[in-house]
Amino acid sequence: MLTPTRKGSDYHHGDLRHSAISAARNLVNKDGISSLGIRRIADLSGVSPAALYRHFENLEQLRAELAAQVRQELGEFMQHRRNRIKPSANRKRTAILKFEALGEAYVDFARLHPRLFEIAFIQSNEKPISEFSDLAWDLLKESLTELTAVGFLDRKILESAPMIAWSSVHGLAVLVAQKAIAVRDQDGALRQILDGVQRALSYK
Amino acid sequence: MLTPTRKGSDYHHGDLRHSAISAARNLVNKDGISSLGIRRIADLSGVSPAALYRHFENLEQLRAELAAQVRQELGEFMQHRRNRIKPSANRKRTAILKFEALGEAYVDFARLHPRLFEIAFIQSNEKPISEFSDLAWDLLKESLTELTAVGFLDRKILESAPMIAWSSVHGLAVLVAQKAIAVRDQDGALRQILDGVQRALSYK
DNA sequence: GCACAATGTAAACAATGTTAACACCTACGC
DNA sequence: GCGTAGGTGTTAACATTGTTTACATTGTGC
Repeated sequence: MLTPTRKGSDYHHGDLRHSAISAARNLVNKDGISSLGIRRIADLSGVSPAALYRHFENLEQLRAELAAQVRQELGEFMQHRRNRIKPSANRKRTAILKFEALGEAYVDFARLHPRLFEIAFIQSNEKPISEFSDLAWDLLKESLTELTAVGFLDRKILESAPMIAWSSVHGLAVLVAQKAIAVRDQDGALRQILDGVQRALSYK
Repeated sequence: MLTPTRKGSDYHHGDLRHSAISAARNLVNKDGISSLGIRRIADLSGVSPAALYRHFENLEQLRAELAAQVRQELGEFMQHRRNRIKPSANRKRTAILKFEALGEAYVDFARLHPRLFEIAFIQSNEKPISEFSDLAWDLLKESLTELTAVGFLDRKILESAPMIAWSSVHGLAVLVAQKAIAVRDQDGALRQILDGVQRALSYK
């Protein structure tokens, strides 16, 4: 975070924009959202507070950009986990495993980076999650579509399915990030929730 | 919120503690959590900022007490909704309706009072929800126990059941409070989530 | 009726986000 | 090459926060 690719004098930082967001990430990750301040970010970036206003409208916008970056990270984390599932002859089984890998990754991210997870889903703009968390949402939709294709999921409710699945797992992830659930209970809870989602979305 | 039961002079407020929390409630309810400030609360209570420190350690503690009060309100709201379910000859059906009434009330509260719902579940103390939201948690446990008694719910997973149910509905409620789900989708989503929870907890 | 505890006020403090006026550096037109 | 314009930094101020300290007022128990 300390001045990457700087040339010549050190009056100009070189890449303050990225450095600032990176510093913000470290701050939140270590000490929580309330520790996020313009002056602290400026210090960590080796720059005066006012300099940040050349790159961000205000603190809120900086926070929002950090949140967007974290949501992207979350999506990539989920993608990576899903890609570890090896395709087998049993296409239905494979599809289910991939779906579950996404859910597990979602909750794992909340457990591994609770503060980042929290900041990622603070929003004041009232946007639907489908737009709010692009990558993760697309991965989920893709997975549910695949489940439909292999005949596991009821085609009639495919449209509403992502919202159901997201809500159910999101609730657990939020509580995990808040450490409101004992670690030893988390795995079992997730498994039952994923089970419930699948049953709710299956043919009856 | 303006000075209840005041007698004689007006140097002493009379019931500043309650007045302050009531003012805080109004502030959050109208303009969101970020509008919650010592000075604003003092103004609304007709008192100087420093006076509040006779009744609260700091702003954070005041906020925490407001949050606790809102969680209590939520619990009473759920209780009231559940009590509207008339017992019928079909005990199993009645138990299911009561369970669903609790879930509906939870999400309705989040829809009706989004800002209050949000502040209610901000916690830094890492307490499990079972202690964090006493009344609502007890109602849920009671409902699930009843479902077990009528033979609908698998007794083997009764212990973990409340956490599953809470998580699933909580996720939806959080997103509803954030207005991240279109209103027209909320009812259907809730119904499917409750359906999934019941299936996950039933005998297989 | 008097002392003491409870509860209020006013004024200061440090720390915050933000802005305005100024300084420096880089890059591009001539 | 040179100079100038624009991008990027600094310093100093500002208003607004939460909080504390010293003092004022009121209610209460002996």
